[in-house]
Amino acid sequence: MKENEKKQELEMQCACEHDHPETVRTVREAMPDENVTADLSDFFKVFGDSSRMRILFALDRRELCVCDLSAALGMTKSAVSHQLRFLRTNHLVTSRREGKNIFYRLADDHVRDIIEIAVEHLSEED
Amino acid sequence: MKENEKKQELEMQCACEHDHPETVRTVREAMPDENVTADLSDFFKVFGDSSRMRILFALDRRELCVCDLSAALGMTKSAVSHQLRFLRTNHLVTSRREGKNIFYRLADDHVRDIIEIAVEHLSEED
DNA sequence: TAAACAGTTGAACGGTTGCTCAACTGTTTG
DNA sequence: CAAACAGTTGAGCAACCGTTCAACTGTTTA
Repeated sequence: MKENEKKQELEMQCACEHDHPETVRTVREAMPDENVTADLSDFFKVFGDSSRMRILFALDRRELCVCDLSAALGMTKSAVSHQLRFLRTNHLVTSRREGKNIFYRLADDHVRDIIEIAVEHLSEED
Repeated sequence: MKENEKKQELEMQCACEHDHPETVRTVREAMPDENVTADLSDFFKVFGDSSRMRILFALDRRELCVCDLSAALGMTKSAVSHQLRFLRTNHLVTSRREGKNIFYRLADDHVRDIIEIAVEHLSEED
């Protein structure tokens, strides 16, 4: 079986010879702009790391400085700081300086809402 | 300035000399189990890729077979199949065979709910 | 003003991840 | 049964990502 080369080349233009090329067309037209899906996945990427998730849970309790976060989660201040920058640029946390400390807090309630639904989903399935 | 080595070693036990070691303790106690945060971030990891996000949007329209998905999104069937397996093991889609085709659909409404909140969040900030 | 502490940053390293490629299974059809 | 099509799978590769490390900025305090 060595004529796989031809198959591969055809695959991209496949367009499903069978019975629903119309389906492909309508789905393609209804698809949101590629920017939109990219923005969305970028947003969820922020939640897709357990360190960031733990930071968000910690901040859900109360406003915290980097040093306290670092101690509470057992991460270096550097690692925490890198992740906080990620969270900050994605508008999930805000910060304010108070003397030597910089305190972080959740930016809005969407974080809580989203995590709540996820918990619900995970408790149902499996 | 070469005495940074000592600083680094101390950092882990830091425990914030200043005024809130109590804060650290209470946050630490209130933190959910590490399995929980890991499961949650794994769940969100599924949404954190634009290919998977586009597949989810496509399936939000209607049930689709791999070949149609492949044609509609401009991905190889192999790539789609790899991602569908990811989505299947995370209980976000289910499949059923019908002759040569295998049709995929969204597993439940949590997907729609979560994406809706994300869209809301993104439209507010910035 | 120098020392100490809080936090940030960039480079570098190692693990993860998404895709491609090729070969495979399973179903239908001639 | 053989050919054709739908889909899956595992290896391999390149890009990405999270951490560490070392050096830095900024603020307070002695």
